[in-house]
Amino acid sequence: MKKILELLDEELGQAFRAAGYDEKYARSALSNRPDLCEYQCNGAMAAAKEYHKAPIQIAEAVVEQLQDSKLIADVQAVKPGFINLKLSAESLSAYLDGMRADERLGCEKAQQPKTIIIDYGGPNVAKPLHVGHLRSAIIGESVKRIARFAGHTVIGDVHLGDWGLQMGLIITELKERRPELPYFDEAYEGEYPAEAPFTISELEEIYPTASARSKEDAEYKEAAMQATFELQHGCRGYQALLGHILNVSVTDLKRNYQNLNVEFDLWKGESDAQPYIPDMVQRMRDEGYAYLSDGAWVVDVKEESDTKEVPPCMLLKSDGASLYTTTDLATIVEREKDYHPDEIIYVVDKRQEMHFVQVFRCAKKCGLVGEDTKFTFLGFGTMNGKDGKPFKTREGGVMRLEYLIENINEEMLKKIQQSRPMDDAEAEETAKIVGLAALKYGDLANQASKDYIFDVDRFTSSEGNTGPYILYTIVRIKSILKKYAELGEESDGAEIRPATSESEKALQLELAKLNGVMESACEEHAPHRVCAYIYDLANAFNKFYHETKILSVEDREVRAGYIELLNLTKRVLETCIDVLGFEAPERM
RNA sequence: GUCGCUAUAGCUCAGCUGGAUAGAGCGACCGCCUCCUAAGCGGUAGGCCGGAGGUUCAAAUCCUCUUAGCGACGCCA
Repeated sequence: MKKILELLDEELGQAFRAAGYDEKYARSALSNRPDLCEYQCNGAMAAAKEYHKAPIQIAEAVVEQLQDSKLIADVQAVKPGFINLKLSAESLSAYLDGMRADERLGCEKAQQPKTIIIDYGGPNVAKPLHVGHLRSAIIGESVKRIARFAGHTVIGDVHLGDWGLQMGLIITELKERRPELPYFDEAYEGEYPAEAPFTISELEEIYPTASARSKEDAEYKEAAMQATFELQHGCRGYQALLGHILNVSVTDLKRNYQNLNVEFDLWKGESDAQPYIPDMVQRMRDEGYAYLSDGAWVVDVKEESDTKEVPPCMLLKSDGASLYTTTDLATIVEREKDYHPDEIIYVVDKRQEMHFVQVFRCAKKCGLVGEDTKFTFLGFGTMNGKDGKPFKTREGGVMRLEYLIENINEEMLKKIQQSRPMDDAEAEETAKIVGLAALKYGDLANQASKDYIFDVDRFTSSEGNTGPYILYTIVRIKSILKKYAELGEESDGAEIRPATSESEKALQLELAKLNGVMESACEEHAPHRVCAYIYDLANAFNKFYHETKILSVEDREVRAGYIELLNLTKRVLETCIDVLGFEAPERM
């Protein structure tokens, strides 16, 4: 369906032409003075210069042409040269009926569907998820769902950190503890056990122990680096161990991400890109892109227009080892081969921007992808505590994600128990659903690129721009719809009626904005736009609810029309929270 | 040092391609449940949009300078 703004632009365009002015000035926008009008056009003021006329004259001439419009009920030329517009109640309700009949609620699919890979999550194997992983998961998941809703083919890749020294550390520590295992026997030629020689909790203990020890014990660190080298150069036993570490760790990660309602299509890691490195580097050398600098192989990625120093992109360290630039480049090679994506979006900490600038330029320069492949760096800011400094536990450490979620769920449970009688099982289930919404909404409502302050009390509150407030609104609607069903009436054939009150009109206007909001949220990769929208929508609904007797209105037809309005509101809200990555309970 | 990001009400944040009196929420104060979920709704108070110039009919928004905070700047990821 066309957006309301597009319909208005068409009418305005005709009017501008009919009045003798260029239709390029006929651009409408949402009103920023809702007390005066619903939509506005400022084109008359811009046109004044070209036509050497007072803006108000132009505005009045255009307004004259719009008198017979079916779409516009009220149009006025005001002061300097504003054209103030109000939609007719009939065309608005008809528009909503159009939305209702469409399973996509009036949101058109992208004309040119793209294949997009989203790289997000980025957990390290063998390390539990902590709060630092939260934003990437939440934002990435929502960006993925928004793009998918728009009709693109979107592939989410968790991109595990499963390569490098951390692996060597684990292997070394394990070797100290269990030297008898076959993985450490170079002469061993048989099959390695299918079962991992450790559990996830052991693994989570082994890594920090090894890491701490390597900082004090130089010999130990040397051994770990040696193990890393051997792993990367084909040691069978170590590679079998890596397989075990991955299995155990990924199982646990999947459970954690599932609790966050985050799903990846691909569970690829840095190690998967390794096979592509030698050829890639060789080609860059052969084709003259890479050269030796201080013993390391690098590719220049400076550009004329740079206002600052962009260091060369390093492919291989002077000791010949690869580093994260190498892995990211090789991953691009792999993705290009497997999916030939139109776009790759990286949802990572914004501090990594320089690194990705280098990677993107290098990939383009060396022809790893075509000219038209788009790389998008979606950097997010830091999650801070109430003191404005990076979020820490009370003891000053990094908080595990599981504990953070537990905190929120406990807080939610308290609120549920003091507000409504509910048996324990349902209360806990509800607390989980609402808690997740509180957490995600609290994050997504902010612009991703900015730092934000994490505040459990505020996020779990149902007052203001919060997840629980949105869910409460949905639950309220569900409750009314349930009561209506109990009356035994049918609203199936009913249409949404032209609004008869201000709050009803306001609600209808909000509903009609959905397609525009979804489109800009997708283009800008901006979940916070969806949040801002549903907050406005929830406000509009709650106001309408308070001023309107829905079930007890006398006229049965009117009642049925209201019910259909509620059904639509519910669908719009549910569609939006679905792309944000959470859901609503039945009761709360 | 160079470059980048941020700066809007006491606090947390919006403000789409410049547009009419800069918006929400929290907190403060005052109201509203014999009626569909009061986890709600309404109202009052609170701002030199960090500062100074400029462009424009019109600037929180664009340009220049400046202050403060944060961040990035080749062998970590």
